[in-house]
Amino acid sequence: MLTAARASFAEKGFRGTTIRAVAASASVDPALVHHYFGTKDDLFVAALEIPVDPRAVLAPVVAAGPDGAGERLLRTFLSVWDDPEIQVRLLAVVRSVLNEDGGRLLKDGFIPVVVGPVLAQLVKDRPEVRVPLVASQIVGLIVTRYVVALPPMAQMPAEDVVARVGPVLQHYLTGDLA
Amino acid sequence: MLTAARASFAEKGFRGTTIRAVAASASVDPALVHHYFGTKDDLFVAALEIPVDPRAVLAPVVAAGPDGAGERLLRTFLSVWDDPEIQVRLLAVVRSVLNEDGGRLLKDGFIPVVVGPVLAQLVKDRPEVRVPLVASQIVGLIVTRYVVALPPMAQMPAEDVVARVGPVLQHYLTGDLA
DNA sequence: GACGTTTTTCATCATGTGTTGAATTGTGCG
DNA sequence: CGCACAATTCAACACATGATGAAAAACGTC
Repeated sequence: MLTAARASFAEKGFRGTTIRAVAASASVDPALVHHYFGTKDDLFVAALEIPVDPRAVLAPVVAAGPDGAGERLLRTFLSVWDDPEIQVRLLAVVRSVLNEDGGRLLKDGFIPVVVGPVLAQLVKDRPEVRVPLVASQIVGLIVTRYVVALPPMAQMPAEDVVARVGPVLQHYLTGDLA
Repeated sequence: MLTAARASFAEKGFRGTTIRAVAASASVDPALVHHYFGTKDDLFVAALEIPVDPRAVLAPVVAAGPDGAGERLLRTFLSVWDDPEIQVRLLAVVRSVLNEDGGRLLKDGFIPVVVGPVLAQLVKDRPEVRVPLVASQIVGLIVTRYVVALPPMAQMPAEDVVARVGPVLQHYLTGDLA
C-alpha cells in the first residue's frame, strides 16, 4: 500500500497521483488509505521517509580532500540513486519538486543549506561559482538517467558514468575557471 | 490573453494551469478563451507555437566543424533560451514534458530524431555515448538556469556560462573517453 | 456464543475542473 | 434607427478528486 503510493508518486508526481488510484493499485478502498494515513500530504511524507542523510553520506567524500573528489562524489551519489528502494523515494521528491512552487524549496532550502555548505568545505576557491556548476551537471545526470531515463544514459554502468563525468566534476571543483 | 496562458503554462505546467486562472489573469470570462481556442490542449499548442527550428539553428554550429563546437553550441543554445519571448514558450514545453507521460515524448521523439542526428554529424567517434553526455550537461543547464532558476546560475552572464561549460561540452564531443 | 475493537466498505459532501449552449452586450453598416 | 454579426458573459452540466462519517464485516478474547 505504501509501495503503491511510492510508485505512483515517483511516476506521476504529487498532483498526478490520486488517492483513488493508489487505493485501486493496492486493491483496497480509497477511504482506507485515508484512515491509516490522514490527508494526502500526510500520505506523501509517510511514503517517502527520506532514507539517507546527505550530510552523513557526503562526509567521507569531503573528508578525503579535494584530490579525486569528483569521482568519489559521483560514485557515492550513484550508489545512493541506483538503489531501487531509495530511487523510488528520491524520484518522488524530485518529480514533485520540479513543479511550480516546489522549485523554491530546492532553491532556497536544499541547495543552499545542505549541499552548498558541504561542497563549500571541499572547494575553497570561488565556491559561489563552482558549486552551481557541479550542481548543474549532477542535476543533468538525475534528469537524464532517472527522471526521463534517456536510454543510453539509464543503462550505462555506474562505473562508466563515474569514469566519464567524474573528471568533469573534478574540473568544476578544482580546475581552471575561465 | 495568449501571453497569460503562456505565463501560466511556463510557471505551473500543463496540469497546473486552469483555464479559469488564465481567464482571470486576462480578466475575461473562462468561456471566452474556450470560444477562441477550443479545448485546453488547443490552447496549449496555440500558446506555444514553437518559434525556432532546432535543426536550422544548429546547422551553422555543425557546419563549422568540431573545433570549438562546444562553445559555439552553447552560445547559440543560450542565445535562444535567453530570449524572453522564446524562453517562456520553451519553459512551458519543458515543464510539461518533465511530467510523467511527457518523458516519452522527449525520450522517443525529440532527442533521437532531432538533436541526436544533428550532433551525430558533429561527432563521429562513439556518438551513442557522447551525445547523452552532452545532453546531460545541457539538461542540467536548462533545469538549474531556467526551470528552478538557481540563483548563481540564473544570473550568470551568458558569456561566463560559455567560458565555463563550453570546454566541458567540447570534452564530451571530442575529448578522451575513459 | 457475545462483546469490544480494529479493519474495511458504502454512501455522500464539497470543491474545482473542462466544457457547453443559451443569453446578453457591443459594433459596424445600410 | 435597425439589423446582422461578432464578442462576451451567465448559468449549468458532467466529471474527478479529497475528505468525512456512518455502517458493516472481521477478528480476537473471555
